[in-house]
Amino acid sequence: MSEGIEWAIHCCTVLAVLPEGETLPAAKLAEFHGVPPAYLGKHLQALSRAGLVESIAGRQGGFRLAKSADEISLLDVVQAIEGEASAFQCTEIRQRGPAAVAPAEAYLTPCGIAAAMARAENAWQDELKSVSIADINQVVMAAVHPDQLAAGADWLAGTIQERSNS
Amino acid sequence: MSEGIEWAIHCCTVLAVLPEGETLPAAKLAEFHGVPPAYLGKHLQALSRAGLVESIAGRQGGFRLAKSADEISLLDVVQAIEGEASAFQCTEIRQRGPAAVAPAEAYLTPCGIAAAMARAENAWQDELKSVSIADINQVVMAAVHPDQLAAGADWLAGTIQERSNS
DNA sequence: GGCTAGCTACTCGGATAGATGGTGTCCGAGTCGACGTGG
DNA sequence: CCACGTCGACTCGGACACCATCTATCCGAGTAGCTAGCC
Repeated sequence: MSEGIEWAIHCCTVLAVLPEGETLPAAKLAEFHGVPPAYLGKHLQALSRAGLVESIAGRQGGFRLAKSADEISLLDVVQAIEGEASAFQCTEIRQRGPAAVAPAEAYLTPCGIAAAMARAENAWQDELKSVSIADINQVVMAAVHPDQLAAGADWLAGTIQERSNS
Repeated sequence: MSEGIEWAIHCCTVLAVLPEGETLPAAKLAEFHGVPPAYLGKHLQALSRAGLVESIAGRQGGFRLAKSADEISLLDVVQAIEGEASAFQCTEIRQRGPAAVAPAEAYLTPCGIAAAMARAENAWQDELKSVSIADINQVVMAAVHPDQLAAGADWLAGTIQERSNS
């Protein structure tokens, strides 16, 4: 699974605690997380295309959440980055080789293997669908060391201040 | 997800209906499924290393299941091919960047995002763990067209006969 | 006839190229805010 | 003092290289069975 997913989720959690109306550019998000700015921008574009974040161009521009944090599930983010295609792709190899006889009528029922894999993937998706960015933030707030939380909040406040001053 | 997983599972279902003591070489399995023989062999080696199938060298050699078909789950096959590493790898980017302060003590609790992803992956694994090769074969037997089933059985019987004659 | 040695053919197994997708970077189009100027 | 035009700087967005992994292939090591010769 792509590493960008972790970046994208973390970015959403940061954008979620942004003051109403404020915005944060990709470069600042990259600096906060210590990742390559340009590449992170690429993933943010994917989130934008999926309608999870809004992009504001020009000076004082940047990204902000397009929906409420509790309306964005982890599955939304994952699918925005990785695409909605299922991981397991059945190529119907049962229809190939010497044992394949009746092309059309014999294969009306779906491949049992594909069905089992689909059930597993649905279970995975259901689990991700049940967790929102807001939930993640709540867990992080409760679990992380207070100093850590304060450092993040300070940096964020300082960055916003700095941008509004320029 | 690798395409070889589909091949590997199909191969296991074929090996499961092999008469006791018989064996089937990779080339025949590839012919049956209409896939490249050498590449399929590579995946069968992975199954062998994982202890799911036994490999017999030399003339009249080939592959056969190392366990009973109901003791081999889809998860076993998937992990044999893809490796046991989880799809989502947390790189702890929360510990990077300007907001990271206390390296050791602040991060005792696991990352909330990684935890959520792990729960989802566990749900996926549990689903795959609950389905065995024997289950798959049972579903396929019931769902597939009788002609198809007969064609496969005939081909298999013919191949075994051919090999024992040579 | 029975046994043994050698041989042949067939099997897996790992080492070796090629293609596809993720990773990383760059520069251009567009936009907002600030500034200076004129009314 | 206010409105407008210009400028500048900053933002996203897509187009361009690079690299790792999956895909595909080949040839060599090893083994089982057959065959021929010998006792």
